[in-house]
Amino acid sequence: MEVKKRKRNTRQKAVIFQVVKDSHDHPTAEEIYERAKKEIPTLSLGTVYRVLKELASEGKIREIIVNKQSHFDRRTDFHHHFICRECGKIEDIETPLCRYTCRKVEQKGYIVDEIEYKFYGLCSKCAEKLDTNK
Amino acid sequence: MEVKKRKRNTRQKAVIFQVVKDSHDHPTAEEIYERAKKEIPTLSLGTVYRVLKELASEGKIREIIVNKQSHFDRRTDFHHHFICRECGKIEDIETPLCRYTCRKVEQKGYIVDEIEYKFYGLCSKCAEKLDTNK
DNA sequence: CAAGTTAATAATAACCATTACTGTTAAAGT
DNA sequence: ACTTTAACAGTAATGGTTATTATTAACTTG
Ligand SMILES: [Mn+2]
Ligand SMILES: [Mn+2]
Ligand SMILES: [Zn+2]
Ligand SMILES: [Zn+2]
Repeated sequence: MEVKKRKRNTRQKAVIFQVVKDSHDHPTAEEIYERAKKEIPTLSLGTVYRVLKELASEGKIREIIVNKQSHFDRRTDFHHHFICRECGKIEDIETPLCRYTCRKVEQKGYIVDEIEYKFYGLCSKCAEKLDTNK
Repeated sequence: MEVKKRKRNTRQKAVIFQVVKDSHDHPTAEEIYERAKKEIPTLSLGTVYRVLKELASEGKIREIIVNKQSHFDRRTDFHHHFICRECGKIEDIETPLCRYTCRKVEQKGYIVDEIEYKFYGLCSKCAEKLDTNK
C-alpha cells in the first residue's frame, strides 16, 4: 500500500535554501521571501513557509523561535542564542552542553532530543547607547 | 506631568492569580479562563489575557512560551523546563546557572537579564508507551 | 525528444492565539 | 451617596502561519 513519492528539485527550493545558507542574521520567513524574490520574482510566501519547514525537517537548516516568530538558522550544529531586547538581534552563543543537567533528566527515564538555551538582554551596542542617554 | 493611576483590586484579578497559583501544570490562558469561569461565570477571555500579562510584568507569575503559545507558571524562581513532544507536558527542571556561559556573554559587554533553558523529548511515560507499541 | 504524470507552485482563503476597541460596570476617593 | 475612571465583558481586528485549489513544470516513459 506504500505509494512512494519521488521528490522534485525545484528552483524555488534551491534558491530558498541558498538564501538561508547565505544569511548570517537568523532571518524570518518574510525576510527570506524578500531576498529570494530578487531571484524569483513570482515566488509565493506560502512556498517559502512550506520549503523552510521541509528543509528544517530534513536537517539542512534549523528553525529558531523568538517572540513567537520563526527565524531560520543556516547553522545546524549545537549552539545557542543571545537575543537583544532593544534591537532584536539574534546572535550565536557557543556553549558547552550542560552534562550535569542532561544526566539528571535522563535519570528520570526521559529522552532528550533537543536542548535550547536562550539568553535575553542588551547587546553591547544597545547597552552603551542606553547608558549615554541616561 | 506625572499622572498617577491608582490600581484597583478586582475580583477578576484575584481569582485569575489564585488559579495560576493553584496550578501545577503550566496552563495556557484558555485553560486558566476555563478554571476561573467556575468562580466568575461572566469572565471574559480578554480580561484573562490582560491580567496574566499584568501579573507577569509585576513578577507575581511567569510566562513561558512553548510552540508559540503562552503558558503560565506559578513559580517565579530560577528553574527551567522539559517539554514532552508526545503528551505536551511541561515539567520543571532544576538546573544550576551556567556561570561559564554567562561570563562569556558578559565579556562581550552584553547585559543578560533572562536565561531560558528548554529540553525537548519524551517523558518516561511516553517513552515507555512508544517502546511497547514498537 | 514529445507526451503523459503528478509533485510543487502561485494565489488566495482560512486558521487561531492574541490584542485592540468600545460601551458599560464597579472600586475607591470624597 | 456621588463622582471619577480603571477595569470589565463582549466583540472586532490583527498577524504569523497553514490549508486549499487550480495551474505549472519536473521528471518518467515510450
Ligand atoms: Mn544560530
Ligand atoms: Mn515551571
Ligand atoms: Zn541590541
Ligand atoms: Zn509525555
